[in-house]
Amino acid sequence: MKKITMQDVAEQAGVSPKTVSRVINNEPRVSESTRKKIQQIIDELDFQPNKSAQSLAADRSLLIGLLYDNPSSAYITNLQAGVLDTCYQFGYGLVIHPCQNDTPDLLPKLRNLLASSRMDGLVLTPPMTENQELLDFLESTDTPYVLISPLDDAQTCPIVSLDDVSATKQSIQHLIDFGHRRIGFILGTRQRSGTEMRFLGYKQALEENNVSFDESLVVQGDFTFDSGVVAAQQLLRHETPPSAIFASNDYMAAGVMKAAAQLRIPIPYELSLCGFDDTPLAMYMTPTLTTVRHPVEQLAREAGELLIRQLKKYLQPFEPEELQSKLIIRDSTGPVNK
Amino acid sequence: MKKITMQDVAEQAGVSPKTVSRVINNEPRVSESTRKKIQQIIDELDFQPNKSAQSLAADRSLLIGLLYDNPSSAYITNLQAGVLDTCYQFGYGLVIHPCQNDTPDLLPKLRNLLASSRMDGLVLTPPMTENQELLDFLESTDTPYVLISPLDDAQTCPIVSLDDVSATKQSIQHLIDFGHRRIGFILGTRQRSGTEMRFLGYKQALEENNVSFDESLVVQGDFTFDSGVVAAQQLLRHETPPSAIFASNDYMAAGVMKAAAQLRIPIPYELSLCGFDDTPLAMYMTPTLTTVRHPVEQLAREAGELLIRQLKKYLQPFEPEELQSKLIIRDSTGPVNK
DNA sequence: AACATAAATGACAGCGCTGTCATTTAAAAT
DNA sequence: ATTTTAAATGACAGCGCTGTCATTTATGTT
Repeated sequence: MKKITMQDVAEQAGVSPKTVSRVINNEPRVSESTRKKIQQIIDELDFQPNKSAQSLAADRSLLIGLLYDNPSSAYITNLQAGVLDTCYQFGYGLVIHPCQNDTPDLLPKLRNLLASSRMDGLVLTPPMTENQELLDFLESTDTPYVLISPLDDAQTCPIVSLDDVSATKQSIQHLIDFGHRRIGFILGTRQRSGTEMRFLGYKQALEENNVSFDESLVVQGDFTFDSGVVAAQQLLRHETPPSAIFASNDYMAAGVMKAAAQLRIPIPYELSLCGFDDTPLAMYMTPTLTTVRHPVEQLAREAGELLIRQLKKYLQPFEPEELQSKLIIRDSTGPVNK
Repeated sequence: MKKITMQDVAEQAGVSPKTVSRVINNEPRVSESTRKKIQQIIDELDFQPNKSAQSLAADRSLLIGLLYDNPSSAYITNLQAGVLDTCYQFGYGLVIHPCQNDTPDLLPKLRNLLASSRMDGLVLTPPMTENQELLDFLESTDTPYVLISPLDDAQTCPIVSLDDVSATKQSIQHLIDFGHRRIGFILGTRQRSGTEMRFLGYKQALEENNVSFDESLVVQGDFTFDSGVVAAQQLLRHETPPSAIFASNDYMAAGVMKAAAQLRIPIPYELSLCGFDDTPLAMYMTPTLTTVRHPVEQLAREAGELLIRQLKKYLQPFEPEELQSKLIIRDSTGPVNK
């Protein structure tokens, strides 16, 4: 089974290889009739252009990179699935790159990766999206990139976002609708824009419902299970403890659940609990966790498309559509017990 | 910043490009002295050979593929990390390919991927490792592959394995040591070799400890949370219910936990529970789950190395070392209550 | 009908490597 | 010292595409 080259297609079509190339790459200046004819032959022969030859000749790798540093593997696989989908669609390859945002050798390693894989562009996810040093490096090397990140109006580079503020507001509203007025809030790591957005959503929801804000109901966490346990203990030993807790992610919510179990506080009867992110975990906990689900895969797909359309010539630029997170109501929230 | 080519290195070293190529590819027939000299210049200039040119000239993509179809994203990310590690080490790229083993278009899609990415070899994970049609296809297209799969002596192709039998035996022994004699067993999906291995380990452990095997304590699950719930309900409503349950994976164990909670059976006081796989979940459940941890990343690293050493010339073949799974004892198991 | 202008296509070189095979150099054998 | 044999290196073409620029063909203009 000999492999088919552009030459073969060209001969079949009675045109020059260059014209076939034009069709493959969606270039203009090809008459509709020849385009159609060539396309047909391509389909017939099931011709797939040789990626290595394309890269070499055009000096583009046809590869994009995906950088992540996230403890949640479910998030990562969704991310990958989305970007992969776009890559497939546009004939790009994906280079995945798990990394650790806070290690000093992140940049050297990335530089190395960039040099050896020659990726045409990058998709970045939090917390790399807020690593200014990294972004500066990419700018300085003229590496196109897009961010996947919570909504942040200050951003000037290409980005796809979710609105954490309104997602959190929805959750808090849900609790308020159940009659809760004292709602504990467990913060995530500071300096992550998501953390601030969620906190903002919390405050706004309280305000809109004329529930007074009580600073003693806000405790610091760091997105880990253990920090959730500690935070919950602090909240639940409050002299007038909250009847509901919102944790800024599911891991911390799981921690709250553990702390509540230890203190023999049944959920949702004496305590309602909201998580954030809809980790698979949320379905497997007892009780199942009310949380917020993000359209991660869809978001990643858009990010990929935004990037690739930027890279590839002869393509319309891409106008991503706004995506919404969604409150998933399960068994960990219920009416206030009073 | 002009990019450095082999030509540059060759000139600096006063040799022909071909000789530099020899050094890069570890070919024999280069004198030690020139090899050293060229290597030094390569390091100095930080020369990275152009992958596309290498692929094109040598007609090898320098890419390997990783196929998986697994609900556990933690497993997947570990897998990726391991293979990626090896790839990096040997200058290969990784093409990840999530797929669904039971859909009819698996093969067409794979054929397509193979045609467009021209991967030099594949790493397969369960359940694809048992998809004979797929394996036959790979054989017929001369695509090298290695399997990551539970130990199965019948296997003739390159494979890296874990011993599920002895891992399960360890778990059951742990329960027996706690005084448990009636131990429920929840099977995974049949026709997965892992399922049979685990079941075998269970039976062997019982036998070695002179505990009689009671078929009514064995129920069928399918690796899902829900099937775990159902299986547990069945076991716990047994006229003489087990004092301990081994679930063939963590998701089903989580299901058992839910069923136990519903029936107000406290774990581990009235029921001990063992999972399998050490999903992150296991740490986040209340109580934390005793389970078996597999060296997935290490295993994947070995699989990658086994494959790449097969592909690349001038490399020693690779003798993978035996890796062991490990029982992780947490809070869900305890002494029998009697 | 003759010319200007634009659209469509093709010729050709070359991207940066590696395979093949010829050539040079060193080591071994006489 | 000379020949034989092996080891080290180089010359060169070409992998399958795309960029550049020249050329042909169609379209519009006076």
